Amino acid sequence: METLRADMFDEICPSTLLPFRIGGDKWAALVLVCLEDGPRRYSELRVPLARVTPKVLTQSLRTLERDGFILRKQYDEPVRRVTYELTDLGRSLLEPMRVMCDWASDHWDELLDARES
Amino acid sequence: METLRADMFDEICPSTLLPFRIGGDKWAALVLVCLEDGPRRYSELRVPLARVTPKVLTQSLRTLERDGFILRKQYDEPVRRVTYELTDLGRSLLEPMRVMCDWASDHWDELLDARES
DNA sequence: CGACCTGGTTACCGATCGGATACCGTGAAA
DNA sequence: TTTCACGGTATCCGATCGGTAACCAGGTCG
Repeated sequence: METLRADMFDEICPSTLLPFRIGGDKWAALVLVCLEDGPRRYSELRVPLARVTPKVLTQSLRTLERDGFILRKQYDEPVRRVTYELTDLGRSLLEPMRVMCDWASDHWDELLDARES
Repeated sequence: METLRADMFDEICPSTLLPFRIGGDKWAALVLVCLEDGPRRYSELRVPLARVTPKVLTQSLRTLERDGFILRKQYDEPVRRVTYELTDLGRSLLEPMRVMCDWASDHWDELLDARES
């Protein structure tokens, strides 16, 4: 899913030009993409999502959890460890998202033109 | 496009449960759907979008126009007449939207379950 | 002991969003 | 002359959103 990642994490377009949003929340789509390849810890998510402050990231995660897209797992280990992973529902969302992203890259120039004028 | 229309105009879900938005604006997707079958006048749009106040509808229309999804046409006729219609870009968005809506109806129960608990 | 890592929380802030309500100018119709 | 349809505007409001900055408790490491 190279193009999806490339487009969505682009500085120019942190979901601002991309004309759709998942879950109504600015970063939700990117969080889902970050979880594509398996569970991730909170601190691991903060790396690709460096522009997102902890508060806002937590908010997104809580909402995505509430809506059944991701699952939060807390481990009873000496070191505190929390991971987030996609549920089946969340994973199923990746396909429609890819369709949207494909559409966006197909019409990228038109989107830019419209915005500039 | 029956299911799309049925789902999106449902009172239960004025884009609140549906986990995506076009253009970041609450009503944009519904406006696009309303223009699916050809140009519509402002007053014609207000019928299906009765819950949207004129101010907010105008806002949505302006944004959609700015972003190149719809075209506003003002006619030089004695009676004031304005129509809105999809551009090619706007029309091309209907396909990805349908994919999202299909996804939503496939997972409707799961979405509801997650929200309730 | 002190510093650091982890996974957050808290308080505050300004901007934006959506909605409610009222109003308006033009032209046609009665 | 009043009234109506049309396509909006103007004003105000409360809620939410995203962001900044600071802080924090528990555990580990040196």
